[in-house]
Amino acid sequence: MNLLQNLNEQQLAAVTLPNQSALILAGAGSGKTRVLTTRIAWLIQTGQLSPQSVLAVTFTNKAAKEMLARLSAMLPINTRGMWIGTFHGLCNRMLRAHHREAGLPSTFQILDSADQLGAIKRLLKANNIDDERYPPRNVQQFINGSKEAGLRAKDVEVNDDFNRRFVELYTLYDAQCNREGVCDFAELLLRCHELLDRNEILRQHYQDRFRHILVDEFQDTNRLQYAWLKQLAGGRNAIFAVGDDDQSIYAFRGANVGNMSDFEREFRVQNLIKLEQNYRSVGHILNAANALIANNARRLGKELWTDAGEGEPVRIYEAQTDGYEAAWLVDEVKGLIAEGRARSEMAVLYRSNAQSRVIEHALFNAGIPYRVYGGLRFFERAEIKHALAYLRLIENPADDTAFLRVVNFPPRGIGARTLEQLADAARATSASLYAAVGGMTGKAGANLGGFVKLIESLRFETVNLPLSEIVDAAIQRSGLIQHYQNEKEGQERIENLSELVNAAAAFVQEEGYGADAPGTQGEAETAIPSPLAGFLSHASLEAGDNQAEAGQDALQLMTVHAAKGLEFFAVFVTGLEEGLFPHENSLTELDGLEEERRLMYVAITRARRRLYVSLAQSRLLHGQTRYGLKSRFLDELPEQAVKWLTPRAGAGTGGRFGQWHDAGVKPAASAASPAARSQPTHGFRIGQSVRHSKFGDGVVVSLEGSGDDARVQVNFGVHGVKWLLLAVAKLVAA
DNA sequence: CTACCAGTCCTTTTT
DNA sequence: GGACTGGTAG
Repeated sequence: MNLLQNLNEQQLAAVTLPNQSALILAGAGSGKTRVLTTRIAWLIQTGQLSPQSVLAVTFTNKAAKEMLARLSAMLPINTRGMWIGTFHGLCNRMLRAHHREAGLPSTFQILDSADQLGAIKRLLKANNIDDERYPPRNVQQFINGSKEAGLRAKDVEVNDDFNRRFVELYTLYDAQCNREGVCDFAELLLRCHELLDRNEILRQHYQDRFRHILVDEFQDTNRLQYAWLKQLAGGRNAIFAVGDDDQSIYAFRGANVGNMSDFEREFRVQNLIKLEQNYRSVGHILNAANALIANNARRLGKELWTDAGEGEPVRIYEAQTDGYEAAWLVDEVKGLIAEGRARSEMAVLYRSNAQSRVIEHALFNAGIPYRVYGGLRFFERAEIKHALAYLRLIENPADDTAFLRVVNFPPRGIGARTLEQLADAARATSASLYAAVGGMTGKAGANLGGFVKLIESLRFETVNLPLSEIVDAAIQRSGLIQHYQNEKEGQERIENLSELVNAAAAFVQEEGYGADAPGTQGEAETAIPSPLAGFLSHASLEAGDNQAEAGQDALQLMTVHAAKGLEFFAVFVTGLEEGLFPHENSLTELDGLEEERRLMYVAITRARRRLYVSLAQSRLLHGQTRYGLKSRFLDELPEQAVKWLTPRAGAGTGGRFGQWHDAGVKPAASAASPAARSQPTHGFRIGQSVRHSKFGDGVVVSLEGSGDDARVQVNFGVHGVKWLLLAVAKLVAA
């Protein structure tokens, strides 16, 4: 089989580059994953590299799996044992293999974000910290932010007392984690980096081994991840980085696009290849995307093109309310379905999750099946986390987070008072809660003792059982199943728990436990964790799909963030209003507006053939009606590429209401009626578009007074919200 | 220990 | 609007 068949010139060049560092600027829909996997396959097939010498890193498990699957299809090799995975997954693997050198117990557990937050709340309480002044979420952000910058508490700069407290909390938090034998996500990376930093033998070993390092979605790497990559490259191995600065939408969680230019400079990258031919969208859609993103100042520069023809223009629709917007959307979806399009080929995108409600309501009433992405994932469900907590205590009794989660669940007469005493006892001897149980007396002590006995017996009696039977024993003997049987809504939870048993069985199968171990040498491969330990890592690192169950052909609803990497025949981008998209909070952030624009760029480039963009003049937000201006992003789309389905916003003559084009399109019954909100006063009414000589276009937000005192409050978007005296201000209807 | 109510907050999110 | 938290009553 010829790997290089059907690659375009740039793709071919990227795949067959010499073994040197390279930066591949891969535009949306330009065949990025294909290039990445073909590159690996080509290096191996041509004998330049053995599978063991490859390190390929992604952000999501989904991307890693896809890469492995494609690679297996291209080459007759066993990909098991290859170092292809997520940053966190690979770091976990290294830390498990070298836990002693990393200062971790062999049974260390991984805290997910929710666990981490719980641990921080516990820490604040134990130290009598005012959680109003130091909100747990902020502490969490501070700690993670510091770790992702590669800083331990001692390395963080202290400016003032407030900041000093955060640093103290960071120190205490790390101490707590060490005591309990747990690592949060950022800790996996930082620990691994420190391990390689301090241990020259290990560093040399891995540098000798990984002759070629490939990174997906490089624009999303944070500073620590880049530092880790540099460490493994060690000034001699090549890094093949693929990314798109225009699709960097995760700066808010630490991604540093600057890594791209740093990489270019620090690795003296000779090979910069741009993949600009797009195989996904028609011309008008790409023209819209190109024109929009051209408004960003800091770009590496790239322009998408296609030979697929112009296609249909981007359709823009302005509705009076969010209810009407949803009603129109339902109509269009119905039309597409009538044309024979599958519902799953269409997506509705929005900036924030709250926007889905109105749309779901309209879809539900219209009887259109839909699926919302972004809910709770399998391993995040409460009953699953409870079951996992029992399993974690079997592995690591010092895990206080797990202990507290289930010590009284199902209820066994252990209340808050008892637990406070236990916490005091544990603190006095700096022991774990589990270990401190022995010192407790009376009825409370007996109840606690019963719990410990339960865990102990689970541990000893399941020691040689297959994983799925261990899980089954845990959910049975803990009383979880029985507890949910007595609960009204418990049936689904019981189903999920038995699904966990299945997941355990599937995990053993997929990971090949019991079968021959991966036949490669090297420290990391010899240290295979127990199935239970492996499963617990798996549960923390891969929380499962965050989507409703598949099956039915359903319309896809999701945030723009969640849509990254996906594509659809038709895409609806909704809520194009100032304050919403771009989001108002982004305007105060450094580079915030540009990130919002990149987000819009991502949204546009999801569409293959048809793209709809919509906005509503008013929308119910946080329980009250808000009147937004049309998003500036609409003005940035080129005239030739778009087609307004309604009179162009802001360009109409004499008011925007009255001659509406959506007769026949009615919002769902519960949506706010436009007639109910505006009371004409002085010719102005709430929701009306107006123009001011100095502030430009705006929308009337509220009215006050009468006669000479009459004032209107107008939202001028970028110029802010202003009160204007009608007798003085030169305000005209726009 | 559970049940209920009032008060608060509210962008995006993978690992 | 609604999800979540903290407090109090039963």
